Amino acid sequence: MKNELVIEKLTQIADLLEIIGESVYKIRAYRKAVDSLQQTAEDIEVIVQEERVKELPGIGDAISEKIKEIVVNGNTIYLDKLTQKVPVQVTSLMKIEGIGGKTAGKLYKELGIKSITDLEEAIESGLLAELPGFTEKKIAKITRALTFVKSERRPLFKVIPIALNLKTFLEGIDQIQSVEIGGSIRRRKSTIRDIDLHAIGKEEDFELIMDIFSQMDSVEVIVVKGPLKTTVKLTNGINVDLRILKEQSSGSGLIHSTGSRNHTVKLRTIADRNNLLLNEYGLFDEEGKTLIASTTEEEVYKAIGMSFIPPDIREDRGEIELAQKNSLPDLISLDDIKADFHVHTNWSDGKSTIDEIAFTATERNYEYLIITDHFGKNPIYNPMNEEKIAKQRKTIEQINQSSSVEILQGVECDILKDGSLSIPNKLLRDLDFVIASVHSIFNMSEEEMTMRIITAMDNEFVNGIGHPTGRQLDRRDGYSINFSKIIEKCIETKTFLEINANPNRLDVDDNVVFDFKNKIDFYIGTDSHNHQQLKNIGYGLNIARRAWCEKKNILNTLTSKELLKKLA
DNA sequence: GCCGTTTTCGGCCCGACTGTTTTCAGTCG
Repeated sequence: MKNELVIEKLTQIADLLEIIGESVYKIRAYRKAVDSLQQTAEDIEVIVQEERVKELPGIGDAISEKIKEIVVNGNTIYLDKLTQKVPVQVTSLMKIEGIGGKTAGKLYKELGIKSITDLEEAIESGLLAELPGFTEKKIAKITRALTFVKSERRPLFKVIPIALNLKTFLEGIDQIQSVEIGGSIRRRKSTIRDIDLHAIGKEEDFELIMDIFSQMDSVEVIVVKGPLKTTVKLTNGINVDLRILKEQSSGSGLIHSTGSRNHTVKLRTIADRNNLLLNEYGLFDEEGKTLIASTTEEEVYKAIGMSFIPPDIREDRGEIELAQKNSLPDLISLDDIKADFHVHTNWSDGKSTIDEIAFTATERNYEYLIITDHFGKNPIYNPMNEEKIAKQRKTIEQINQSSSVEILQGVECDILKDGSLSIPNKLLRDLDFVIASVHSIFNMSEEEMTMRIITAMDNEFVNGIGHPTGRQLDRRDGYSINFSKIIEKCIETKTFLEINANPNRLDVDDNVVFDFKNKIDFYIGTDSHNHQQLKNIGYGLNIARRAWCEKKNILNTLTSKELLKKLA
């Protein structure tokens, strides 16, 4: 898929326009187009072929033509023309905190600085200090920023404990009444760039609170510091924003802190259209004098004419328009989940017995559970074989006689290089649920990998594709596959895609589920290797909720009878 | 450059912090 290429080129255009000093609205339009593409799991080539590019929000005549050009030629003449004025390399300067388009443009125009290395040399040689406006203080700020490693996205599960620690620390400060975690953590994105905290206190204490916050042991450097908003970089490299507001602004402030940016921008636009002013302090009349709503989020949403929007879906993907019509989707919740579809036991590489897993499933109020131990040749998985499958079946039958949770016997087999499976068909016939996954040989082209998975789906016994992209959030990107083609095959062969709830996988991504949930069915599997990991189902639910899934979109909400009927 | 519950033309969210050009531009979220 060429989606990444298109995103890269449009971002370069936006950056260059900023450096050149073009209209901020034109720049914004390109950035919006990039946002839109990033929220799409569909193959941009397919979208181009089917002439649906302009259906993407924020993409009109001009940008759609450039997208077509990039898809066909790998580049667009418009970008070439821009790079004649400013080399594309100059955009790398904008990756430094505190340097935007204007500064980058000045550095290039006045001193010919094109790269971070050039900039370091110009500081070293004293050349930069000769440039008007670049005082000692400003250069010191840039120098400091150069030592920052720009914070990278990290898996949600790794950031949550850090955020909770900060929350606990701040709640321990007498002058703070309450603390909420906002931002992308509250929206439950799979990966997180920085931590947004929102505290409530009394105005006279704001400065003291910020002093305490910015002097925490875990702070590496203070990025910005004011009485209302402070940003610090922790020693572990994560940026933390703290916003303090008075109690009166709790709701409007939390909406602001939670975002997403595009969501809040749309809310403010709607308020403005109704001659109201919305900011983090509240919803006001046009002059900003009379306060209309601010204490709770519900109150603010209601006052601008819509129902409450759950944080998980605040991405400006149409949720605001539905909230205005009071017709938001009834998002799936934990109570709807009747089973886990992907669980390993000590029959293969899991650590828990089937009994232990069954007991934990009972505690979770599940009705049933699908055991899917590995079958294959790789000894690392302590894989099942024909004999073990038969024995395990007997064990399951015994447990089912006394357990309140019904156990189904499934399997997770390998999709081999040629798309065949690591288990003979004669064994698949008697299993309740067959997951096929890629576990080896990742370095294939997108076409080859797509074909490999499609071939596996042609096997009539395969029910689901496990962790479809193979991504591990803290280790490797997934292999590229063409989702448009995979989905077509899913429809043809009635195969389901997995939402792998292992918090380091979260595979497939919520964009995939969002785009295709009405075409195929998805199931959530924790891929648990011990009974404690059954609780990871919550991470899978995050994906489903962010993708606007209702009960009907997720197979785990079916009873075992309904599921087996569907499989038959 | 995009878009339409006043508009196919004229708008485009709002505010905090920084450093400096002492009234504001640049950057960021």
